[in-house]
Amino acid sequence: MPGYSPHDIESKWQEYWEQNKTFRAPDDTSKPKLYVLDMFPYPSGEGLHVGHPEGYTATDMYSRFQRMRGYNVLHPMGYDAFGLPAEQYAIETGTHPRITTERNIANIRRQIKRLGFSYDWDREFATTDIEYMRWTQWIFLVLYDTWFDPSIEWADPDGKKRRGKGRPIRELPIPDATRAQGEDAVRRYQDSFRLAYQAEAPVNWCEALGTVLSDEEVIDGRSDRGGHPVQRIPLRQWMLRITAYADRLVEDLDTLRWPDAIKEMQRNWVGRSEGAEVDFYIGEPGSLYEAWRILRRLEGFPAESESYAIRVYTTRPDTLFGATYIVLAPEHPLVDRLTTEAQRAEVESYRQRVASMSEEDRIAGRGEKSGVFTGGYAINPVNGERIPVWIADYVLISYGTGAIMAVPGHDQRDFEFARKFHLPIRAVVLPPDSWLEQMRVSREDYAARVGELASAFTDDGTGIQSSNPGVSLNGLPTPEAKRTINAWLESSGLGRPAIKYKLRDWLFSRQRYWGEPIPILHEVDAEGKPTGLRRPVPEDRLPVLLPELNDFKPTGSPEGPLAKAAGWIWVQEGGRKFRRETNTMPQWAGSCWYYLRFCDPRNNARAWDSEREKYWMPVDVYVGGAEHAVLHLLYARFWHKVLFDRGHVSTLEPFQRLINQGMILSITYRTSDGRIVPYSKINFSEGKAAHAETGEELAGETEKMSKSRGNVIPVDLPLQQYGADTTRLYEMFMGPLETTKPWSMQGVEGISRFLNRAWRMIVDEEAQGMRLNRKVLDNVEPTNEQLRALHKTIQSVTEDLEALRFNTGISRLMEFVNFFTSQAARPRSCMETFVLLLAPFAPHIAEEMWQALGHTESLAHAPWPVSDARFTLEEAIEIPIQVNGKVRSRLVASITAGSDDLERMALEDPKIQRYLDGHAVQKVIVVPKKLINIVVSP
RNA sequence: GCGAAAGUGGCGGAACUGGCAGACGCGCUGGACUUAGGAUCCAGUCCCGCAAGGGGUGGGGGUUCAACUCCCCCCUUUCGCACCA
Repeated sequence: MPGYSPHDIESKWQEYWEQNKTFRAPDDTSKPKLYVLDMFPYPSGEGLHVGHPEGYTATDMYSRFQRMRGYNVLHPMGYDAFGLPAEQYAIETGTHPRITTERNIANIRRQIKRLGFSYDWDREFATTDIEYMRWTQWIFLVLYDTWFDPSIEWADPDGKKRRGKGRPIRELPIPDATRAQGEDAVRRYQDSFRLAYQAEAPVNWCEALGTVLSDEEVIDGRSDRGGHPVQRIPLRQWMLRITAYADRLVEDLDTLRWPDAIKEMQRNWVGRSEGAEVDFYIGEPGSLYEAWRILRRLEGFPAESESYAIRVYTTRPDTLFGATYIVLAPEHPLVDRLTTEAQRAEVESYRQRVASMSEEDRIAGRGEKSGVFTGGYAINPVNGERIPVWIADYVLISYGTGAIMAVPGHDQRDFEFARKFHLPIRAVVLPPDSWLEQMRVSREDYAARVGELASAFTDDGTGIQSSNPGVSLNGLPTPEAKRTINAWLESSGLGRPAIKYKLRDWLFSRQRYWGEPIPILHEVDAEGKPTGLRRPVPEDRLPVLLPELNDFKPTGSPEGPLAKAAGWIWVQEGGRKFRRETNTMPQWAGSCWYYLRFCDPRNNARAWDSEREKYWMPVDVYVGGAEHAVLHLLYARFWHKVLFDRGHVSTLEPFQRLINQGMILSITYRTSDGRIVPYSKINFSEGKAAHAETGEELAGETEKMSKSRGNVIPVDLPLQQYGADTTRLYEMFMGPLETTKPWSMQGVEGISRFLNRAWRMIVDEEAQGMRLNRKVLDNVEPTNEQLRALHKTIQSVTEDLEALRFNTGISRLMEFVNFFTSQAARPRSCMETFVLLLAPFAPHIAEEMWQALGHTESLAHAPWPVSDARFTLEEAIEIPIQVNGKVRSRLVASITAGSDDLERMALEDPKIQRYLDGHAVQKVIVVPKKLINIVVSP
């Protein structure tokens, strides 16, 4: 065999694995399972760059390692193939998205296969597969068939008591009054409770994309994909009631082994807050108001406020005495009623201005407060004071009740607003002295000067100027004041504790072609007009296929391009005529449950078999980019919980352990005048980069890979130059999996050298045929030193693989090779063990050397080496001796040496004696096997 | 502004629960082999200093016999959120 030839070896073994189905994961429940999953890639037309396979490399190494340790490893791969790019391409070129998608999948599959990943290719699928889409639609119907019962109690699989669960819609109690109105009324009632429902809501409409987007897909008022401007317009849309699951989505995070940052981001996104709802009577103090108060005291706080009261939400009910005005969102339904004739023109023009503003303008105008007085007043229920009602765009209709009580003394936004419009500012919480000092105001002056300070005090303090005949918060610390006022509000029927979320329901319909059709039929009357009643497509009629179209352009209307398929949209069923839903699902739909389908991907009768789901789930290790921290991971968890509630899955959470791989950066080289120089025009030598044409030395900067920077390194580049094993090793050697790190083509070179050295350590590269290196010997016993090196390597590589510390694992293997290449006699047993240790990292070269060592079977399922502590312990070790914390000498001692012996030896050490001369030894610290520190007087 | 993470040689990075800072790799320097070397092998490589020695993990302070590691203050970078009442 000549030298190490990666390309021959790699294609040989990739073929072998494929033919022998080496990595098929049998549904063999007698073995312990491990489910190792990569986040679903979207097959883009660009192909993969070196950053993409980082996570795949990690999961592959881990899977191969665990397979050798006896686990039945489920390690699948598939494609999230619906989505906008293929459709945009279709609009531009007329090529059907299915064609583009298939072409892109073929390319990404080729690249992934070239890296030698150990996927079970028998389980591969794409979300666009008709058989897969069928079950995506089925899950939509499960959501459609489910309502959330907030009060039901149940015990989770760990025996923990829970409240609130999704239940079949037929179990929804129907009020008698509704039932009396007949069948249609009952259906409408049910529709209003379903987890998948239609509602008229202000949505993010993106003109350029011709579709609406979810809140999660809008960033700074522009679309996540493409950066097009987004407007808020009211539209009738499909929504998923994710808010019903808000508490469980937050609570269950505690049970997951996920990065804290991601958990925190999910918590923030759900944005749970605790506070109170309070009603403010609209009108004048007087007998009507008094009558209302009495009624409220008798009947309590109603589920919805009367039309003559404003309901606000606040997290600081303890500051109610400081509420000096009310602000409604401009869209609030009570604005019309409250506006006086004198103010009407101004109010209307303000409302129109706000309505016509794009999301982006709204964000840009933030900071500078704007608003208009309605002319109307309401009464502060704690002190009977008549306070003005304003409208302002800093109050959002979509959060809380769309109305706030403004406490300018203790809320920064209200403070700025009050200052601008000269509204009264009242202190009701006394800040701690440290804050007062900072503001240069005394405790006594605070209440009088609160309006002149630089900012409002918004933290916890002590109640002041807060009492009425029924309740006093004076002197109470904020948490206690909250409890006290809440109790008073409840007993007087004026308010109640409430919990709100930033999370909104998930806007689920898209006006696009390349997505799963929503499997719903709309009833129409004789004239073909929708009646507002809907029917799900029966399960046995799924999937609803996409109609063939020649023109994929968005219609610019809420109907979407599917409305153009005249032959498709009308359906006759049981003598009645229906119109198909013409919206499609968002791209997230397919990736919400693919991990479940991988458990049983070829099932034609069900989405998955329960037994298989029970065996394989949950996903034990899930690796992917942090960009999915909120979107995909929150949506998938939501679906999973609904499926759990409906008895379709056995676990509360889908992904037990989550790891975010760090981004791989690249180096961008620029000339002194800032022009980018592509890699093809750079000479790398003497550690420097020089322009190939001008010879100018180029400055390199580490930056994100992007086409515009010309620094994208396609994965095919290192694959062609060095092969898969080197590429895989370098992907992991750069640094810890989770951190951001730059790719260096010079670094790859070093890895290639390592594999060559490993090869020569075992294989005779001079020989014609495949022969072992002559220094590899059968009939010698390893020396103690060799055994120690071997077992230390086994130990640390095993630990590193368990902890997914691939970079240090590779370092240990390098140390092994460095050591054994200096050994003239290399016992064959040591070489065999090394090959097994190398196998998860660089499987092709390992298989080839395994074969050279005389094995006829693949090592993919060979047992993983076990280290023996007898060999890793050294009999004698070197221990540093410090004097006052500085290393001054070393001694060699037996590991069994006791503290007293070590202390004596250290003090007798001639070098140490020099340092002790003239100083008194105060203390000697001996850490056996580690170090000795002698503390002396100065 | 709020929240989170991170700052270690020329570079990527090691250092498990406080115990020899810089493993491993890149780059660089010198040497060997060679017709040749962008192959391979050997030696060296944190900084200052000929040396003895001294200094050193973003900066400042602290705890400790001992701090990259723990505590306080500050600086910088990256990421996320951003009028959420």
